[in-house]
Amino acid sequence: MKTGKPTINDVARLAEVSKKTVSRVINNSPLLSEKTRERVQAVIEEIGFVPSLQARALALSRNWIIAVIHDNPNAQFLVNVQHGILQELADTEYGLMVQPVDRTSANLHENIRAFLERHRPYGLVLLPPISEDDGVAAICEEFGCNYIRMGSVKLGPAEHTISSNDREAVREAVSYLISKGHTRIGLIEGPKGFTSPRERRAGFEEALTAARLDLDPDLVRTGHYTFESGVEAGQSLVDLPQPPTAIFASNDEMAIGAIIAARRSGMLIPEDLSVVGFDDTPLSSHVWPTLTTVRWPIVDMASMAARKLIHPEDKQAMKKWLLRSELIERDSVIPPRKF
Amino acid sequence: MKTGKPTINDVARLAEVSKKTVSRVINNSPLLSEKTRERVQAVIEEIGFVPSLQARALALSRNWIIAVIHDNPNAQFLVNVQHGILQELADTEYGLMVQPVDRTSANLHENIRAFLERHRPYGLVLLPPISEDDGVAAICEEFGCNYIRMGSVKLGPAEHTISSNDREAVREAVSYLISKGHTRIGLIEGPKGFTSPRERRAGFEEALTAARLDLDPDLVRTGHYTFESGVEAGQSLVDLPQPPTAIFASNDEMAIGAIIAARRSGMLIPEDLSVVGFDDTPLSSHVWPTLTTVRWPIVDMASMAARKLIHPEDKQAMKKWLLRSELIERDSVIPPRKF
DNA sequence: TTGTATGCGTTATCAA
DNA sequence: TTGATAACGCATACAA
Repeated sequence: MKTGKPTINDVARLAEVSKKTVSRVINNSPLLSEKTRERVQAVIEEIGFVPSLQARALALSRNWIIAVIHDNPNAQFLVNVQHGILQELADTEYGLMVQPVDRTSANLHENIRAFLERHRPYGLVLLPPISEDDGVAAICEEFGCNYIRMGSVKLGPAEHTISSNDREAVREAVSYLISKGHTRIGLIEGPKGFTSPRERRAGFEEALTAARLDLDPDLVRTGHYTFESGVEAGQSLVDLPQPPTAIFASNDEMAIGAIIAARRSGMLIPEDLSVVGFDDTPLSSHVWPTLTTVRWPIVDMASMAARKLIHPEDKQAMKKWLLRSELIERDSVIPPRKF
Repeated sequence: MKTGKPTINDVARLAEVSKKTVSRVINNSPLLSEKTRERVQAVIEEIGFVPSLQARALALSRNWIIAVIHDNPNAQFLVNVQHGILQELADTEYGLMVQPVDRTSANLHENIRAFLERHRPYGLVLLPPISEDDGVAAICEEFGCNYIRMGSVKLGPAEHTISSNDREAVREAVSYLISKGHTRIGLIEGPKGFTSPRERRAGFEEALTAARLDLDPDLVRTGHYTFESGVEAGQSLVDLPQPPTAIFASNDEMAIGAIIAARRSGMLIPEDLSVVGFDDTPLSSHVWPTLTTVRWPIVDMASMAARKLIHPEDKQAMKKWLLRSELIERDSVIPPRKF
């Protein structure tokens, strides 16, 4: 089972120092004479010594692993998060683990606890909606495992949070619809009980209020962030005796579902119905007409999360907890016909 | 740094045996009296002993990790693979790592080598196109790291391969188009130099040959498995003086791109143009009309890959290397107008 | 069938 | 500023 690779003992012998001194060198300890450090460093490079992560893991009871914990079925979202984290992890020794969990399970906390005990990751990136669970954050604290909660609102102290400004972004998007002349605007919101749908709805209402428009409860539908639920909600809205002239959907999938439903009912998009989504998934520029939407900076959020986990000394990064979403204007919004 | 958790020593002391005996129990060694095993097992359960993966990793120089190595930008594909592997890993101690690589990099092999040295995963799942690189497989052999190559054709011996029957599946799909009366069938193939596009093209040609139809080179376009390339290729096909009455695209994204292009040119789908894709991504049932396509059993393939990695004693699984694709009939295919 | 002694490659303690 | 020695928690060779 010997790997044949040089170990800290080889370095110590060749540099004629103790292994503890070598350990100090590879850990950048300040208690070290420059001369010794240089001699040891020279040997390290000469024989190509690389510290064993397994041995360090045993000694420190913590692995060189960043883990993503999630209960989120959206493929593009997940891959974007992974991509963002991996960008930051490139050229480091850290690796990325992915651990899905079931938020509806009675064993949720127990399962996360078991994962932490088993793999002892260096840090955790908690994705919504799991990130909104204070119990999970408490478990991380208990284990002394670093963690970042990702969400649409500030979840706990800045050093443990990375967030987008969903409410404000949606307010701008809906204000944009209003500025185009729309006054009957439908809302397809996300599932109840989660933060991001609530924030996005709040932004929707704020935009109406700012324009002195009333929220018509008949124009609000609840979906599950899925294409199918978007179709259903959209169908229900366009079937109204007096359908809306525009719809804001809480994510792109539902927006595209609504477009399909409207078209099935013989409507032209955007002539008969303007639609705005949220996310800016690749899909949104692939549909026809291309979808006006809010760009959710999820890749950057994930990068920033990883940066905070592995560079706690970067005080500037530790303080930053907000990345802004912005409206992307494409072809799915025009003024209403009667305007 | 003590974790406070019970260790193998605690078990040994309480059960009044040596730690080696405990080690035998947790490793299911046959050299053990039933009485001893039961007594030790009882203590293990009583004090809730869980072996430390870090300590085992150091002793065995191998981690309880299955890693996916890939250079594949497709989100749905990646998440499906991860999902399949995680299905098999659930209720085991194994975790999942994800490691993207750059197949065009001169350091590709060096990078994979570094990853193996660092994290010492128990097994690797190699995704196409990386899986087609014999050098990568050789590196795995060299490190004694188990691996499965996933692809559209048998890559090496059965115990290291899991494959789909792309060629046969495409042959059936195109034969289906022919059976509907289509004789001018366009092909949007995937990028040159990879196996899956080549196999799918071979299936296309076999179907034509079987029906005594000639392959018209003017009806063949090459894309990059992206939506945009599908739009471009589709546009180029429908702009022909005598456009095809049907198109087979080597994946769903390009198929949907072709549909968009055709519609932009005023064609009705499927009335003026039938389209068949490949993959059966969720997207394919979300577009309008819903897309007739070939279901690629990627989740099952990934599950099977993980099973082979962590259950080498399952001889039946080790022998199985083929999972079949099947045609999913939806709404994007009808007979041609003139038929 | 069981135990002893040692190895795996690092970090931590505490003394020098 | 350095080093000897002991963890860390398990597995293995070899002996009994």
